[in-house]
Amino acid sequence: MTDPKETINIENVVASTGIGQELDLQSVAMDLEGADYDPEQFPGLVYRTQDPKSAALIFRSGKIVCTGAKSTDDVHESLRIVFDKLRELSIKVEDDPEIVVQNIVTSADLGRQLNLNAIAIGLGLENIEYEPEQFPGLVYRLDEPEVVALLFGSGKLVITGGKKPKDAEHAVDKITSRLEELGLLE
Amino acid sequence: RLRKWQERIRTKDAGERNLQFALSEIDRMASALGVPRSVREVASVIYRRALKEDLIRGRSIEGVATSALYAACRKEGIPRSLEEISEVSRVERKEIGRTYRYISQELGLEMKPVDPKKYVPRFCSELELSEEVQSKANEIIETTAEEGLLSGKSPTGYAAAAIYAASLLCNEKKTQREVADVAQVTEVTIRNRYQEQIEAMGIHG
DNA sequence: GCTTTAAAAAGTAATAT
DNA sequence: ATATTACTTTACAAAGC
Repeated sequence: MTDPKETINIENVVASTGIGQELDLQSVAMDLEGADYDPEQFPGLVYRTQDPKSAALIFRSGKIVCTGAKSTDDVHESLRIVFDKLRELSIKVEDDPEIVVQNIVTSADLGRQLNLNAIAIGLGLENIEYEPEQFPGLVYRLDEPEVVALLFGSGKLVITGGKKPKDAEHAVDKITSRLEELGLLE
Repeated sequence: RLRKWQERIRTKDAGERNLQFALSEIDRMASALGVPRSVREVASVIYRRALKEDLIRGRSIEGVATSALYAACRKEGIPRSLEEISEVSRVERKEIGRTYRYISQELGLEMKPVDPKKYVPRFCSELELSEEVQSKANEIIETTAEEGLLSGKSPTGYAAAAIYAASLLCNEKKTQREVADVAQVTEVTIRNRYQEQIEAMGIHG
């Protein structure tokens, strides 16, 4: 039997950083090709990188949010590109801005079908949220690591809210052992 | 001091008026849905608890009242879908759903997922289907759910498919459209669930 | 609370062919 | 009748309404 941990795949990484400089987004929007800026709709300017694929939200304060990357390395690579693009516009950017990972979205596969109804009762109705009329996944919040897991009937799951890749592994371990001791991993 | 006293009276009156409004709304919606008085009472209790726990702050009175009624119907074993509930409420489906999840969680209602079988009597009655069809539909739901086919599926679509299948098996055929209209799901959903159920039952459709 | 961005899971729905 | 597109849920940051 394949260890579910081996099936873990990072789907999205959200991180924040800042260039330590205020920006005139109106002029950045003019000079940066591909930039989407509509302050009426949203205060941030959207800039997309192709390789690695990601979207950066650039704010007037100089703070930046990067999302869509498939790894923490990709986040750094994407932001390096964004920083260089801004420097090309003769905007001063700190040498090595601190990048903080805020959220990592992961998918995995437990390898067997899940009876969500039985799991809802087994884990305790007060600990889960399962409303198939609204969403097919069972929402399970863990305390340690502090993440949220979405369990599906197929045995696949999504783990989000983690700050490091290891969080997903620990979460999968806990979920697997918990379901096993409940005898719900058929 | 007199001002403070008057303010308290005013606040108390406003609170009373809001409660009266909420309870009358529950009553109005319950009547429109045709649910028994016991359900309205359960809904009222849930609403009062939500009020006591200060869960209404940041939400509309109507939204909490509607969610309380939705929860009460489920608790009493005669569920109405969010679609049906939203038709008698001025709150949209999505808001009712998220408010329901919130009060359910905060009040610790420990709501079990809706059993599709709970929809069978009402849907079959609206379709004028016999007792035999109802039993067959229940059997299909029971059997296929035990095999894990129910996980993640909406109770109304699941019940609709079983009723459609049962109507065929009992020679009281209703079209997918007729069943879909009563259950308020699409024909595509009925087709998808029907295929899975038939296969799991080992019936040849 | 909302707005925007990204991505997965699986079900449902609206629309197109 | 099927295929495509889009929306539901989770988490998170940013600035402003």
